Amino acid sequence: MNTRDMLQSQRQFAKAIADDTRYDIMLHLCCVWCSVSEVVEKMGGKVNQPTVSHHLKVLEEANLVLVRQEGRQRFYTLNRDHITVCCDHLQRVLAPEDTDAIVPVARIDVMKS
Amino acid sequence: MNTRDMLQSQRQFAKAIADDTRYDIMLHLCCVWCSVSEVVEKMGGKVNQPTVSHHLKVLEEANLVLVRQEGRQRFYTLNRDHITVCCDHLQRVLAPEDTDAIVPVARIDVMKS
DNA sequence: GCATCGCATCGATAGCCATCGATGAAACCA
DNA sequence: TGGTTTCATCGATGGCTATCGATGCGATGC
Repeated sequence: MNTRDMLQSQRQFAKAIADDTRYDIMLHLCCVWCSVSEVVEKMGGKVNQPTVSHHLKVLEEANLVLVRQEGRQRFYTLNRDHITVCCDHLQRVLAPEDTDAIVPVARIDVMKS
Repeated sequence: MNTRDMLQSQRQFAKAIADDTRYDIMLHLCCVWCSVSEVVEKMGGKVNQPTVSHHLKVLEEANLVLVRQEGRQRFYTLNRDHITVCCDHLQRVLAPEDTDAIVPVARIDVMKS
């Protein structure tokens, strides 16, 4: 994955987890496959089906969930690998351990001049 | 840090990095101390000073920056430690490596029944 | 063929928040 | 003391988006 795609993934990941409802949905999809109606049920009446579908679409576009169609049902689960990649990147960019080896993004243009 | 505080930190962290402008500001504050006017300058005319002040306040409330007052100036830098904690927690909750040892939040109520 | 189920999509709405000009406040200087 | 710098705060505004009822559509059952 190149830098441009990584930045795009990063932004989508950040926006995805920023919404409380969507974050809850993600927790419910961790390590388990759920149909849409199951997710709605797990949300305990907090939101309706169209809202859940909307958030699942956002998560799918961000590559944060895996989807499996089965008859009339669609099963979703968290895409753990991609989440790991995003978390790692976030930590590398915002909290680099070795400040000598890693050049902060903010300093690149300083170095150019 | 207890679970409740961790969740609170998590939400604030997510919302903080979700905004593009705020994310840019964070990049500029990585591994370096900057005054407010310096940050405004680094943003290259994209936003004005009140906006930068607003975002710095949000970041401060989320404990994502450290602040140092010096005369009329306020210097900010990223709070690397807290960012690391948030990233780690995010990864533990959404992408646990050992699914046997860690119980997904979504499964707790299933186990109760 | 018809009813039902599971889910996506549409259109409308309300609430949140990023942004900015104006202003205030504190520190510093002449 | 008056002016300047630095930054926070206020009030207003526009734009984005979460939410929901209604509807569409394919799959399934009778």
